[in-house]
Amino acid sequence: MNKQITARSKDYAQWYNDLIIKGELADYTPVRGAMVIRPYGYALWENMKEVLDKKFKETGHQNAYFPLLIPKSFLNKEAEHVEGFAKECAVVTHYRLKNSVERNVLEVDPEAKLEEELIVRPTSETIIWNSYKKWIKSYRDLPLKINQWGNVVRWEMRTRLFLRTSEFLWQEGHTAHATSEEAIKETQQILDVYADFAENYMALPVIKGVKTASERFAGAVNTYCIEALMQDGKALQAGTSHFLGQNFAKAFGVQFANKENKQEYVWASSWGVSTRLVGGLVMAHGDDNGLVLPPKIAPIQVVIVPIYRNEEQKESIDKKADVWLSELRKAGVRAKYDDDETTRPGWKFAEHEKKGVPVRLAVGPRDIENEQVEVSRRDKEGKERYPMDGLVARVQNLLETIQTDMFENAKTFRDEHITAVDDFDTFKKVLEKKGGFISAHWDGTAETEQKIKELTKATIRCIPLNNPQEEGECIFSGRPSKERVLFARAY
RNA sequence: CGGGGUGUAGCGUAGCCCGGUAUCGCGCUUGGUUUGGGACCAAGAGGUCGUAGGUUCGAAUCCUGCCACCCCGACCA
Repeated sequence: MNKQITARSKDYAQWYNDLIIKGELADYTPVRGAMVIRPYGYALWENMKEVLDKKFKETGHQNAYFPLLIPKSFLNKEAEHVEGFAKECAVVTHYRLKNSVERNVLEVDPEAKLEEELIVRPTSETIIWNSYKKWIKSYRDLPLKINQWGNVVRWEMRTRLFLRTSEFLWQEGHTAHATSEEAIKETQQILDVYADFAENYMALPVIKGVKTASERFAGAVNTYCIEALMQDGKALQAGTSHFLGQNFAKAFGVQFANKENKQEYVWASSWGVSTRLVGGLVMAHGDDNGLVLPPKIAPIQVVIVPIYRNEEQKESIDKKADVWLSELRKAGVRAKYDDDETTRPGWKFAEHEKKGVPVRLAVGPRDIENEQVEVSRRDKEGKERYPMDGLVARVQNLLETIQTDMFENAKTFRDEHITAVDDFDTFKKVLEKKGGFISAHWDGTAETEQKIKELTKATIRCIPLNNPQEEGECIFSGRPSKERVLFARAY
């Protein structure tokens, strides 16, 4: 039924890279760990952005833009934050190059050394809180809810297309509130936005939860996350939303006068999703023929491929296609008529499969004669024929069906890969043979978490929200525990 | 940063062990026939063999250094 036959049996990393490169989402670059997002990949990202941006605005956020370069001293203001990011920052030390005449090379001008080095933002908390200090004086200035679309640079040791590139695109929201409750509510609201987006647009089932202390964002009091499962059984953190407490407010001295005219530190949240989501999409849905994109965010939702032997036939197909195309577009469907005369139908079929186009309509002389169209959906094998009459409505319907089927399919896989385990031997076996999430008791200590990580490479992905409380013994230490947490190997 | 691997035409590769001036496929160009699952025939174009040096009459091949990329680990969205 499903085309996902050997996707996980092959070399997974190779399969993943092939999908991205042959699917024309991205390319490698001469810069270590960076990537070029190609037009098709960028169109996909733009569709994702558009949906998220609308949701942010609906929930009262505004967009703004802050600088790429941050004075080094800013990073230093929040102790844990430095700790977390210092190891992976690109640093600007000079502002000029000069042409060395004698050696005929362009070199850094030693005369142009910056007094204070600048770092290329790995995240923007510090530069944003520097502004918030100026903007927030009174409770009337709160809440302040700002989102930024931009790029950040993290000099990761090991990179992987989309999942961990040294430069990536993302959105980062930064909010300030008068009360702790309100900031926490904001943090949770955004988590819901992320989960809704992942499940209903990307067809990617996620588990909402909170991170353990050791997996928490550097500088956060609490980190909420959505965790997804990939086809090779590894987990992917798909988005995070942090409750920052008053940490950044204190570090940057952001106080406001409350209604009683007393000075208080503001409460904060920050949250983000990145182009990593594209990687998650590829790994969660792709098969051996290429990408499989969910209709709601696919750059091309429907492609029409003409099949003809002569000009006369082509013209009659053109006529039909023009009508469908305008009807589809009127109905809000992103449709393409692939009438490229330099490639043949079989080529086009394969091409659009690689690119994950959800629905393909093929029309040839036989179809014209029978008043029907050959329809094939990317997420399932096989072809059907639809009558030309009422075609657009049926195609729209099919797109919705594909969207929900893709989600259900991924959810079934995910649910089958959550295994409750009560002893460490089984834990290791399940991890090795089956993969996926393991639901197990944990004694709540960082030491145990660390030991398990060292022994198995599995980390605690999250403590699910609304987790049922249940007495038990820690899988590793045997100490008492009152709830299960989710372990997995992760990207 | 540690371990492994790979660099040969736009892409994928053979040749390397055992030294004699580079193979094949895809793509590209031109012409023709084709077009319901990556067409076929014919003719063509395209190369500082990653880079620097060494050995040699002669190096893609042997030796040394360097660089880049991929994979695995540590780190992370």
